[in-house]
Amino acid sequence: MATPQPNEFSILMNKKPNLQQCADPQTECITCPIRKMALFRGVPEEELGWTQEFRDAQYLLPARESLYREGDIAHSIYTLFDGWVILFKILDNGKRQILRFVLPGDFFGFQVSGTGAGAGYTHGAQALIESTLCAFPRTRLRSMMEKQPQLAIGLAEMGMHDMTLCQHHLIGTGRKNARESIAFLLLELFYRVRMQMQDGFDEATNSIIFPLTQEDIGDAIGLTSVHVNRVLKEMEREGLIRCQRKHLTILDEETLMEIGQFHPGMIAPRELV
Amino acid sequence: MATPQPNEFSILMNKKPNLQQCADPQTECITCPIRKMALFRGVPEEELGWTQEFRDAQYLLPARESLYREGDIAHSIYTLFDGWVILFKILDNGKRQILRFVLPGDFFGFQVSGTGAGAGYTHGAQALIESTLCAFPRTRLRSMMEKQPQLAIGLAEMGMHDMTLCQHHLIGTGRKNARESIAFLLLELFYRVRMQMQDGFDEATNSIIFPLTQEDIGDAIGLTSVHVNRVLKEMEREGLIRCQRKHLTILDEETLMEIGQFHPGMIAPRELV
DNA sequence: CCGTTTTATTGATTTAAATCAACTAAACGG
DNA sequence: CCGTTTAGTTGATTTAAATCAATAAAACGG
Repeated sequence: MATPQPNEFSILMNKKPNLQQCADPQTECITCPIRKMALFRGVPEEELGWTQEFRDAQYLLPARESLYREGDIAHSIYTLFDGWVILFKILDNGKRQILRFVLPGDFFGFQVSGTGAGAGYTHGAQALIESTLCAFPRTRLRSMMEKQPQLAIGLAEMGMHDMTLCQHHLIGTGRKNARESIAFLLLELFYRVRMQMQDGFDEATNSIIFPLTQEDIGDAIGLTSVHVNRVLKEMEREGLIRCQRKHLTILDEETLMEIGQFHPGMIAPRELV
Repeated sequence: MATPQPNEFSILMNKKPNLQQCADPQTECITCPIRKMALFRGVPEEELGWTQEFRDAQYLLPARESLYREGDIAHSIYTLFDGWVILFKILDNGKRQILRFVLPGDFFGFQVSGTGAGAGYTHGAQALIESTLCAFPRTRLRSMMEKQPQLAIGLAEMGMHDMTLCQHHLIGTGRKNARESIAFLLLELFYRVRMQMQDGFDEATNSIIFPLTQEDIGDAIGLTSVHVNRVLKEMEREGLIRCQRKHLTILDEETLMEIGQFHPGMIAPRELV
């Protein structure tokens, strides 16, 4: 239940802490390698110059750094270009619920409360490892969608995919035990990293880069880090996984899938029709 | 953890059981009283004749009847015109997780697995009370959105709203105790019924029609009906609520909101920008 | 109206996971 | 490299909610 340390300065100034604008953005939208799975999937090649014009800036966010906090004025929406970001909410009792794991190509930051330019984010966003983000001005989203219906369709499709993941997390916390829930989460992240992070997956060892702490796992599925530890150790003893040094290896995929009631198809992104 | 009884006939025939097509639809889309909050909110008046042409049929679904089951081929997407529908998933262990409470004006049935015309629903849908539905052919959704970008924007906005509710349920099951979680759910449904169901709210008694069983409540937030009963009884003894005979009365709204950490603004539907 | 089924209620007991409490191992920052 | 912080590990104990069990009260369907 780690409470991210509030950065007093950044709150006072309503500025992003330690957020470096890339002087020389790593990619033009038109050649962006993650575009296929991102928001602009459906936007035709010849329109992408315009997309890039819409893009605000590309930022580099250091590991463990907060991108925004709940309540911050929502100037931007983001696509994660590279890295690993969590979206979360802190409750009155200090407990934290992780709402989403954002991987490269995912789109986030559009859930706000209030209306117009002063609307605030309903959740916080924080990098687990150093991350590169593409920011777009929130206020121009609507006009952009009106010009480019494919963008609105893409947004609806991504929303549907996020919804599917959220529902599976709900099923996990609501109706699965710790073992089942953890098995599902590990497999979900394993498959998503494999699909979305070019350098995150090592085929030789069947392992992924896995920057979550046991506390992060617990905050995602409603358990304490102590209990997460016990279950992970048990799974390691049984030869199902290995989870240490920020790497996750799946040793017995079949058994783990059975425990977690997981099938890759259930989390695959899909078209609306 | 009630398992809805499979209707053998309907499964074999892949037919909707007891679903009556209204010979004389109750409304033209152009005069539909719930249109303001539904999918076609943004569609200009002069385009609505065309919307209605897209509409497949209007159906009447009796209380407790299933509209579709997980895996059924997804021919239609729906707007609920009147009534109360739940979307749920049954796990391998027989437990049920309710994913969404659908109220008048809400749009559902677009979450499918697989692609193309053979795609199947990822969840089941069942009426809690007699419900009237507007059905639209799923396969024509994309072309319709391409012609009418407002529709895609509306869909993205509704998706965002559903996502907000789902995340709050996730927070409830993950990081709140039974009392907090139940308080939130009761208030959420109370406010939504008040906003979305013209005849569902009685101002004189501050009560709503509330067709959920205690098992439904439990299946929505990950508790057993026995424990839900104990918490509800305790809340009644404390004079916070009255929940009987399919009606819910909020007696001490302020205290209940504090317990549930609920504010009406957090579940209000909102525009994307 | 009456038998049947579903839903609600309450008590006794068990259990999965939380909490409390050390302690060890890794990662981090000069 | 070394002190400091953060993350992981393990055991003992408690607790919120599940399970088991038995009625009571409503709702339903002729």
